[in-house]
Formats: sequence, C-alpha cells, structure tokens
Amino acid sequence: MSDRARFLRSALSDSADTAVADVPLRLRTDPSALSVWLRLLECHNLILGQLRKEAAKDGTSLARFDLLANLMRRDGMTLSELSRRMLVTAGNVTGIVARSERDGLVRRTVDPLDRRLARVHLTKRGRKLIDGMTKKHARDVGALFSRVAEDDRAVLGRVLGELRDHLRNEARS
Amino acid sequence: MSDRARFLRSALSDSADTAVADVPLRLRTDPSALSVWLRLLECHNLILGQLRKEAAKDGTSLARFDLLANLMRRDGMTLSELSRRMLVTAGNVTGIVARSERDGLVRRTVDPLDRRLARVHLTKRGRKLIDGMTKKHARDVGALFSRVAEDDRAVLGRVLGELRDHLRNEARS
DNA sequence: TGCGAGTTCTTTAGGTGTAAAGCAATCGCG
DNA sequence: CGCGATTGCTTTACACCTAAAGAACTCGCA
Repeated sequence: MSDRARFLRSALSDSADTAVADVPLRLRTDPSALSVWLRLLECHNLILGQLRKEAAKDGTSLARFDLLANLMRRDGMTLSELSRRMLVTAGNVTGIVARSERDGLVRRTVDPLDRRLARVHLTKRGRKLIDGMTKKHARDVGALFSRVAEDDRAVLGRVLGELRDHLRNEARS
Repeated sequence: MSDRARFLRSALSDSADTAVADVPLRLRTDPSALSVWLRLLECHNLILGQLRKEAAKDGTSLARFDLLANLMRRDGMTLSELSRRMLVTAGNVTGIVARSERDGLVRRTVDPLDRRLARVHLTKRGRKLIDGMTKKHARDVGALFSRVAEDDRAVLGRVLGELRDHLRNEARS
C-alpha cells in the first residue's frame, strides 16, 4: 500500500466483523489493536488509490499535490520547512521539487541572506494547477466518506486526532 | 507517506482540534471529511514509520513481513493470490518475492498442472523469521494504540470497518 | 486440430520513499 | 579572526509501488 496496500491481513482474519469473537477477556486489548490497525491500513490504501487516480487525471501525483498545496498556503518555503510539513525526508523533497521544477510548476531560488537555504515558489502554471485541483480534491474526499454517518465521522475525527497527538508525542520522546 | 507522510495538511489547518470551528453549518459536512482524512493519513504514517523501524531491527521490511505473514496463513499461494491479498499489483509482488527469494526466505515453484502459476513457499529460514516477528508485531501495534481508551478503540474499529466495506464496494463498481 | 481469447507472470519506465554519506554555508565561541 | 559544530541540501544505493506492454501458457470452441 504505498503507500501501499495491506499489512498483516494474514495475522488476523478480519473480514466483515468477526475479528474479536470468543477471545478470553484478558486477551482482548491487544488483538483489537491489531484489528483496528488493519482496518485503518486498508481504508488508507483504498482512499489513497482513489485519490491517486483522480490526481492522475490532472496529470499529476499526490506528492506533487502536497507540495503545491503547501506552497499555496505559504509560498517561498525552504526545503527543510517543506520536509517537516510533508513529513518526508529532505532527500525526498529534493526529488519532488526537482521533478516539479522540471515540469514548470515551481522554481527554486537561493536565499541571498543565507545561501544554504533553497526557497521554493509556485509558478503561474503551478498556481493554476493547484487552484483547479483543490476544490475537486475536497469533493472527492467528501464522496469517499459520504457513506459514513455524520455522527460516526465526528467521533472518527476525534479519536484519530487523539491518537495522532499521542503518536506525535511518543515519536518525539 | 505509502507510504508517506501527509496529504493536504495544507488545505486545512488541523492542529489540535480547531478544524471545524466557525464554519457555516451548510458547509460542515465536506470539510470534516477532509479533516478526518488528514488525521487518518497522519496516524497511518506515524504508525507505519514506527513499525518500519521495528521491522528493520529484524533485518526485514513491511512488504516482506506482509508476504511472509500471508504465506504463514496459507503456504504455496500463487503470485496473483498474493497480489489480491496484499492489495498491490502483480508486478510489485514479483519484485517482493524475488528479493525474498534472493535472501532465502521463500522459494518459488512452477505448478506442474498449470505452468502459468508460480507458487511461493516459506523456507525454514522464512518460517523462523515470521514466527519470531509475529508476536512482537502484535505487541508493537498494541503499544501504539495503548493510549486510546478501550471504548474509543472499539468504535474506531467499527467505523473503520464500515468505511472499508463501503470503499471496497465502490471500488468494485 | 488449431486458433483466438483470457489468465498469469515478468519486464519496463518512472515516481516515491528511506537511510546514510557528503558538501557547502553559517554559527558560536575562544 | 579562526576553527569546530551545526544546519541545509544533495547524492547514492536501495526498496517499493503503479501502469502498461509483452511473453508464456491454458482453455473453449469451431
């Protein structure tokens, strides 16, 4: 899953909803975490696959979209700022920016005050592309989640937000 | 992030929990989907990063682990069966199996009854590796989810399961 | 029998990701 | 000033992933 598709589907049969049945009570916590993780993983991969296809229709990719969307919010960020925001390594950002520059979506300039810094700016072409994609992207995501009831979506957002915060904290320490 | 880190963090500021504040009511449904998706994405990437590091300690990777875990459940699957289970393309499976075979974890045999089929079997070394990793993996996942309350984890599992089923259905059609 | 169609796997080209090493510029502190 | 440490970026080597084209094989049906 790439992003990719899957992980440990095999360690726990998880079709429909039979995952945590007839398990002694003292063992319930752990397997349920595995099952939740599996489902999260599969949702992630299915959604990502759809969004990838949509991005491909616009002749672009998710990584480029992420770059452009970040620049739309704040133009002229340095590579390391982008690396932090996009949660990928600096080397990876170098490549994404290079390909985007090759395709005329961004341009790089060296900061004259600190010549280590490479700032990235949207070109007209890049701005036009991201402007056109943003609304559609929001619509697409909305469509993918449309079958989830409003209440469930709210609680999903809350719990995932908490989980994310915990994971971020533990990653730091 | 694949597996990667992010997506559209920039289209909607999403720190802590301020995402859906002061938005006109008629617009609430869509942005909330985006925000939920963002959080799901970030959880996915943070967890995947941790698990990747754990797998690296055993000298392996998530893709290989997925392959081995599937084979542990049913040895001798064909590449296309594995491709379906792992939710990746057939070409990708070819590569993962090739590298795992190179490292002595699996071996491939041609089915004599239908010589198009390549069946993949665990070697002793592969079986030993996956046996040793499975428990630790479950523990690691449990630790990552340990801060989520039992009730929240249950509802998270339920909603993600429903979402996954909807996504699978719509992907088919 | 034989041939077209479908299935299974591999190959190719290219993007995305990591870790680790290397290079260049700046900073900090004596 | 000067030099070691740090920071920012690139490069390298490799794994992973997709889409699309191609090769090998089987099957169905005339």
